[in-house]
Amino acid sequence: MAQEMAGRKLALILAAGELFAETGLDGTSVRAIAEKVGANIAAINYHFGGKENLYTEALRHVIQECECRGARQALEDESHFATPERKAALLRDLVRERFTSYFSPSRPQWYGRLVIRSMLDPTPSLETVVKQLMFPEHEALVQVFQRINPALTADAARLWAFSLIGQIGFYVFGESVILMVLNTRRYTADFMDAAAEHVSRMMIAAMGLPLLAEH
Amino acid sequence: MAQEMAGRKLALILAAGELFAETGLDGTSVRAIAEKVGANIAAINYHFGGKENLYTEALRHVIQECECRGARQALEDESHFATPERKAALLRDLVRERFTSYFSPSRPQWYGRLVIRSMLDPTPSLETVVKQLMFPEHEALVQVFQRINPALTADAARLWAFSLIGQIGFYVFGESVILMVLNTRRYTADFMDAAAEHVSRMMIAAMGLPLLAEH
DNA sequence: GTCTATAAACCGATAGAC
DNA sequence: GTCTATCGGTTTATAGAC
Repeated sequence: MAQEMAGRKLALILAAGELFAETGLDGTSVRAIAEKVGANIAAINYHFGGKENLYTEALRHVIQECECRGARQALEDESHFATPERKAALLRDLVRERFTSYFSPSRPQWYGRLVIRSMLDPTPSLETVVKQLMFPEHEALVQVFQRINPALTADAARLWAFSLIGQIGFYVFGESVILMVLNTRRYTADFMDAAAEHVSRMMIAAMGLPLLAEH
Repeated sequence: MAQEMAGRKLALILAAGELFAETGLDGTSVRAIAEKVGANIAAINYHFGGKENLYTEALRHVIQECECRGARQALEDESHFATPERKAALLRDLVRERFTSYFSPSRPQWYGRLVIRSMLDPTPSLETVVKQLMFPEHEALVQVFQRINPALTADAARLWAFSLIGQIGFYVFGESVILMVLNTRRYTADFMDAAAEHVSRMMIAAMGLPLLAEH
């Protein structure tokens, strides 16, 4: 965990993560990382044993920070699936959780970009990170969709999970183009709220669940 | 257009595009590109004047090849919006068009990756390509959603367009992780058909349109 | 643990012969 | 138009002093 990590090491991980997210693994030099925290080039190799290992540590940090526990918690409480209204509220909350996990103003904006990049350029370490951290989360989400609609096969429920994740991912990787279309300089909180509401409303309606009044 | 392009130049563009899609602009050396087509390193600078220009040409080529005209064509024929059934069929066809545009087996698999990468790492040239080629397509899609549901504001219709594009984009950038979850080596045609059908069914249902029998 | 200095390799771009 | 050779700059990683 981050708590027992030395301050210098964590500072390197955060600086590296931001630069890796911005310009990629190949586009980021260890010199730039060291310079960003006022450290030495050799310190990176001393602490992490190389650029690639530092990249892995940064990715692991981000995925741990962005962990969404909502689906797993929901599966432990039957009452979430008692009525169509409860199911709709659960779906809305799961969508909101994922949006805030990557777009909350209190959260570094580069977290999402690093995750997208790790999928686009999978390093050998991605497999470990995915299986340890992303897999359980994803499987819980699939099971939630099956509990919401028991007629769904596991494969069909997986496509619902992909739809949810994909729509959020678009606002990460497509940011530059979306901002050009919107003719804005950066995402506003209002826009992201509207996007999250659109996604949850769409999935609730497509699931045949009732739209919530307090939406 | 590609027709009047010299064979050697086009070969360089295609080889460069594939490598850029695979390992990114920074991760691809002009040496590797030249080697892939049996050409010389200097030829790239002679024909394109630098690595970045070649990248722009490759991106332009892909976006032209992947152009989806369905939305613009639909707007020219009122009958597509005559009945809820016609609207649903139109929505299904637009989803299918975009899926086949990037996932048809007859199409290079790297096209989508290059598009995603261009959004994630916007070069100065992206703005030109986006405004010339992607903008009209996107605006037509937004108008189609407004014609399908006249109650939608332009902003709301835009979110529907983002949902459509985002879900397709996920199967591009998330391929490595999706294949790990599915425990497969590559996408099958059946899986992509199921994914496209899921997306179109979900959006049709969420729009309050009737599901089609021949789906 | 942190630094300097440097090794060894690679990069993009270009000059100039053909 | 295509080639070889090379320049000047950058990269990661490391050896060794402190």
